[in-house]
Amino acid sequence: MIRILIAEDQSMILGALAAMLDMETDISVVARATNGNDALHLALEEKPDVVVTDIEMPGMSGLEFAAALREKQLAARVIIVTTFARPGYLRRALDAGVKGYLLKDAPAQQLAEAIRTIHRGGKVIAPELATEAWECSDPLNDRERRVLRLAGEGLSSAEIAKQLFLSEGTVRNYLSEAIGKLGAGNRVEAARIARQKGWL
Amino acid sequence: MIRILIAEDQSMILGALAAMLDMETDISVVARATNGNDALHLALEEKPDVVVTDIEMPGMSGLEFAAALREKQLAARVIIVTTFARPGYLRRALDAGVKGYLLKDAPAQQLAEAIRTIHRGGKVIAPELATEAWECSDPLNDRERRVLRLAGEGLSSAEIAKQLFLSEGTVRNYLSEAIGKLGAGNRVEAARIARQKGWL
DNA sequence: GCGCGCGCATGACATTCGTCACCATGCGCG
DNA sequence: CGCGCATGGTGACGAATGTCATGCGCGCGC
Repeated sequence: MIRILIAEDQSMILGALAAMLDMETDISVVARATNGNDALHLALEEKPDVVVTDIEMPGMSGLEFAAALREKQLAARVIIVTTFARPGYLRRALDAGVKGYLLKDAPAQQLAEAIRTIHRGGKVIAPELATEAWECSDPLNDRERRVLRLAGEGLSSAEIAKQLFLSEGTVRNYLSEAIGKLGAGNRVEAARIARQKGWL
Repeated sequence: MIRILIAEDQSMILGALAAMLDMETDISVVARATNGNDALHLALEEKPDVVVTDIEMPGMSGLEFAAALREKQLAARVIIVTTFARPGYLRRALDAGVKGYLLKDAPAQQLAEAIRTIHRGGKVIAPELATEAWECSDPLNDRERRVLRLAGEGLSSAEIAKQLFLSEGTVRNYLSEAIGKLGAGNRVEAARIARQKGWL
């Protein structure tokens, strides 16, 4: 019997996933949490074999949770289940020692399969991401990132300059670089691309 | 036995919700779809008593799906289950004759309850939204909405004009109106505001 | 010291955006 | 019919944006 913990911030999804996995005869949901902090405490108490966690949760994110588990020397193996097909997320997940990364777009049955595979010591990476994670890494440096983030919110160059204590011309230069690097046509498209890749 | 159809674009969530609801003795999941179009066809075939649908799905959204059901004179009662606590969504849902609006943040058990309530002819609205839905209503008309949606993706006025078969000047006019109505400083901020309110 | 790269700034220029006043068409309605 | 009203368009103008070439200081390696 594989003992698992589930962490997912949306209660309804948490409940549904737990119900689905509990139907498997070889899997038992021993703990559930709606944020990373609770999840960490429960993991320390229950010592689950496998941990299934979302990434975007209030407080401690799934990635931080995974890192914390590793730091505490817990044997639990981690599967990330998330909406976001962002190479940046996958890269950070793997760095945190995560053994599985699935998308919520994947068929439901795959989750149980993945849990078994990982319990046996295997790895499961969403095929959509397996290849592209390493080939195209984040081309932005962090001044470009900062500027682009604000531009994506709709701030003007002047407002961005004021917030970051730069001149307006510099802001425009950085945006221009970012737009070039991302192959975008303007600042908004650039922000969209970067966000979608998980680079913001 | 309550016969239900579930529409939800993330397969894993769809599977999990279906598994959970099928465990209820008085509920039977007779159809599932990952987009509004499939859902509509299945609804016409299966004539479910209750339809559970997400809002944000590729192709036909849950709101459009609900409107289409009403238009086809189907007796099915609709429950929206979504991540987004946006007043605009709720308002449009109610306009489409939807009987329930739940958040994925709500406890899982509430979904089955809501299905029963609605099957009996009742209504269920997420309490977080019940009050605020009516106070600030959507000031946009739908040409402004269409234009703003594309502008938020980073398209230029010229590209938007081409897509919508309008002149560039007209596009700029519509954007200008939208920016004014929303109190924004530019198109990007306007798109952000509208999106966050659920008006896009 | 010298050159070099890097972070930041400036100035100039063409393009795009935001605004406004105004025109044309079409449709419902008294 | 004439009228208002909604829908698209035009043209013009200033402001914001995107792009480049260039300058200037500062740390770092040699």
